[in-house]
Amino acid sequence: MRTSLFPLSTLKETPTEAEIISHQLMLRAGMIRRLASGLYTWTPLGLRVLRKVEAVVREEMDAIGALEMLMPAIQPAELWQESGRWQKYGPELLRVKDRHSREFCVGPTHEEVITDYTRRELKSYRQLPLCYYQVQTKFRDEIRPRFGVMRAREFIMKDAYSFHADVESLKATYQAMFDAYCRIFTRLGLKFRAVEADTGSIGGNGSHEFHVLADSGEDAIAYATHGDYAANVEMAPTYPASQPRPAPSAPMTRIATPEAKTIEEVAHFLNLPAHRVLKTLLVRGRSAPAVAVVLRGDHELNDIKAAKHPLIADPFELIPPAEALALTGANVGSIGPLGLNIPVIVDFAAADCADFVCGANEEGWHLTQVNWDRDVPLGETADLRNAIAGDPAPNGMGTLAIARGIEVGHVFQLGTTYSAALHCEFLDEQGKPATAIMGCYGIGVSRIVAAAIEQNHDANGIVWPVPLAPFAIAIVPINGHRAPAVQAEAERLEAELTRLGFSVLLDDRGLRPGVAFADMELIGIPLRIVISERGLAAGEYETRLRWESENQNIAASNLLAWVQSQLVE
RNA sequence: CGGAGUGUAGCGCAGCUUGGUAGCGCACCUGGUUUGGGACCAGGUGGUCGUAGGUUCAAAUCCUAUCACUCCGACCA
Repeated sequence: MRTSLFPLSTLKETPTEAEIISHQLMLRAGMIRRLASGLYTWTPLGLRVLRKVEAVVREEMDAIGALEMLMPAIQPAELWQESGRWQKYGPELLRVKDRHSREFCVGPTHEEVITDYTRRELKSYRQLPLCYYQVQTKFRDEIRPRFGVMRAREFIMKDAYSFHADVESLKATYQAMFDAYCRIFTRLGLKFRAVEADTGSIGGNGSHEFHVLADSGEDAIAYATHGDYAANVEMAPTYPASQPRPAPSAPMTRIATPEAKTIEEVAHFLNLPAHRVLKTLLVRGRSAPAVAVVLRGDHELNDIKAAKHPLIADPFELIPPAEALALTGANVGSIGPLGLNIPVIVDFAAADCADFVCGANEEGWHLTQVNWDRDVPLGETADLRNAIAGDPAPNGMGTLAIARGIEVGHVFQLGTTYSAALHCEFLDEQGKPATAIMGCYGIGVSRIVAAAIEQNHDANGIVWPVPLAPFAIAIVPINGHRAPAVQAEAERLEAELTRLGFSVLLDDRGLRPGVAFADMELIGIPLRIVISERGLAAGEYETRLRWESENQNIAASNLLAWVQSQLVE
């Protein structure tokens, strides 16, 4: 390919709309152009990268026996009403009407469609297991699209769905998918972690998210400093202290704390660290109207954990301030666990505190030097908070660290949530009707492109891992228009490398070398080969690998072998 | 949905306070000189100043409405 036939549209300046580096570089390199909020056109250059990702995904899906198909992007409302998600999904689901006023949605995912398809095809357990996948455009009307294709409204996803007669079969396919995902992200040259994930409102059990590690990631991941334990922060458990609680050292004291309402203000007012101040939150109880939850001041309540507690309402709901005042006689900010006439649940870490500060249930007053059992009975304790860096790791190896991640894949043992709702049934070995057990498995194809850039860039632009690069090799002739020999050699080399299976971009624009170099670096081509009169005379090529900072001169006789050794996996 | 902000040439911006010929850099076009790390000279193309009303002799500028986009937040006391 030549630049005269494959126009590059690089930008020297960074458009203001781009916040994160991958978005900036994708715009500057001319891979994408924005059409509207969360909607992007992929340019010829960008599409080449997208296709590279898709190719790897398809190979690995095919390798585990998943069957590619293609479902409609537009889906009838009836199916979503049948699964109950027409109500549940909310405004993220883009709903449209056709000319007959029939309702449809633009598919954000395809559980309903695949389950409907399968229930029509599936008769017997002998047909199982089944595993289908597609690579397709999805639409989710995000609250706030941002970061370019990282969180776009329209995006490309590989989604796969499996159907099973029993849980063992589901687990086997789940494991095969899990392994395939690891191969995909490894082949794409990404640093990633598979993390245990919350199964959320969909239900079911067994779920892992695959995260590419990057500071700009929108998700917090807790991982063990030793071993391979990793989990979404909301999922990482915390534990009771292994040591006994310290003994009280001073009598409880009531102290005025005017104007000090937040933990930060109280801690500052008393000149104490935040972890010595306990906060008491009122949440909706499952049977009681309210339940008090006590946490260390420096910890955050985890509402997923809270909603799973038998005393706390699911879904989780915080008590509004006015109601809290009525229940405790104090405004939020002065509430404490002493003397409450509602159930009290104390987080493990808060239960381990001695000589702590808490609200006095009287406006503008706090208690200091409070101790469990001596001053207030310690009743129910539980794991109710988000893990933080330094907490003991659940695998018993070292402590937890927190990193940011970009979710690029998700595997999920769905169970029968959809197959039951849509009556996807088959006859089992006994000839009895049984409901299919399902799994679903997604990969954010377009998001991977952005995630890869987050991990692979430098001051000059993108540094593609070889399997993702739009072109493997850039050939830059110097003064080709004045030196016919240089031009001829550039064209000869282009033909030869192309014949060997490399994707080659020959820069025939005749620009000054600095401009050509800068463009090829910005768009991240792994190998640049410079053709010059000087090099021809010396019988060698000047080469530069994108991830290195020095040129290497390679003898002409040795070039092809050297290129193979650098670019072939 | 709440708050803040921005809409002026393809991109980055100035002009608006104090109304009076719409500008700068990059990009693009023509000619010339250049040619190993984003060249230089000269001359050009390109804008209903987001949109619609209003005030005024006169509106990018003041007023009202509206649309789009961006950022922050969406209740952890």
